[in-house]
Amino acid sequence: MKSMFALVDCNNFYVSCERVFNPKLSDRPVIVLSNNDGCAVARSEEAKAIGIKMGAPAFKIRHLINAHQVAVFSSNYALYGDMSRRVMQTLSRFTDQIEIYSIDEAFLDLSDFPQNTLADRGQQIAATVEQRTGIPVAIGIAPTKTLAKIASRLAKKSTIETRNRSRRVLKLATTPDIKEALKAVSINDIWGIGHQYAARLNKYGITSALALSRMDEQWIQKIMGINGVRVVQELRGIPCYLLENQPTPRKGVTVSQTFRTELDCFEDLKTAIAAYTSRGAEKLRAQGSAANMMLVFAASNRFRAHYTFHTATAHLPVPTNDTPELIHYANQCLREIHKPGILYKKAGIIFKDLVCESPIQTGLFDTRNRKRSRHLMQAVDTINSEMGRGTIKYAAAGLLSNQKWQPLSRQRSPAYTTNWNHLPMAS
DNA sequence: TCTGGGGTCCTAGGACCC
DNA sequence: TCTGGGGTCCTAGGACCC
Repeated sequence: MKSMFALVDCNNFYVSCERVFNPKLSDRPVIVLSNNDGCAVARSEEAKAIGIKMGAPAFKIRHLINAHQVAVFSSNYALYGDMSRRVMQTLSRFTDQIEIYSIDEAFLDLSDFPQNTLADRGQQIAATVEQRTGIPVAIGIAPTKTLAKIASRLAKKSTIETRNRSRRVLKLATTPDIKEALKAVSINDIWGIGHQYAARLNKYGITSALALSRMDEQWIQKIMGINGVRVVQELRGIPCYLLENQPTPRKGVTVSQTFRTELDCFEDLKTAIAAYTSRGAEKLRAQGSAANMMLVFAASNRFRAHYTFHTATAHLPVPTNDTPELIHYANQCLREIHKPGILYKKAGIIFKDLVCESPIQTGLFDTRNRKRSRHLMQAVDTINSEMGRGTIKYAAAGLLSNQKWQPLSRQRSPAYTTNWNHLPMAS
């Protein structure tokens, strides 16, 4: 049986989410900014056309925004997460062989569907998603995940160029079709090849996906390691990556943030770290994990001279997801790395070496009442999930909102789908 | 003390992804 | 003035052991 994967990719996902609830935005250039209103992380086609690049800092494109009346949004993850769930649910109606790859992409394994029906099936999937969620998608269908990625990219491109929505599905199954596609795709646009490898390969005169697919595997192994060999094989139609439809537990949990302003006060930094630790501990409990190790880092502004970045780690005596205990170790780490006089711009925490939270393993000299603290954490989590995040928090994490370290979010759209108070009004 | 191969485990850094 | 956040995997090198 020949393998066949589909990649379903939402178009300009965050922008499309904003447009679903605000039809006036259609045909207008729209962008969504990263945290802290820093960079453009999603752009409508109109915004791309006027030259706004992915990741462009907001302050550098201010002139474009003003000149073209670009609609600008802060990111609204409550909305995007919820819309993503709806898209994925819709896809699951077609097959249970689905891998949710990211917030806006999913792979489907279509190997069991009859070959000659795949293109039609793709059209049906795209139409259904758009009808039920309002989100437009492009779909690539091919024998490997890497080729399916390429197919979806080409489908998107040709939909835009021809303004023909039936082009949103592209199937690459025959050798000539695949060869034709690889000729048209630059090496920079291949899944697994970033700008470092692209530059290295360019030096050897390899610029197209077709050229890469013809390279000697041993040579590629030397240049790019085992992952490079896999890319080449996938381009040749030999699957190296299978569908992963069992969600694998996270191996680490990170919470980090760039501050609104630079911090020189230890107490501010300590409050921020406590807030991140608390958020991270919530994430651990939500996935049923406990950490063996935590890492705290703090850094100055990386765009200024004398950049500093320091980390400290704590090996926890017993795996834990208990907020006050973790805050205690976070403080210890922070004291190790904090240097007076440095203007801090970013900090964060990482939990590593995660294990399943139960049963609780107790150390010989462990004096904490872990049963009691687990009940307390459960109560806090329940209240926060019913009443809204942050209803109960640790005083160490700061009770005031709008502190110096909290991020900016000037133009967030309402949480249309997850908060009754933000329901759109018909008028 | 020197000789040598081979194995494991850990960590840091580099590359990639969205 | 203003430049995101959260992941994964691989590899090289060091420490240690037999």
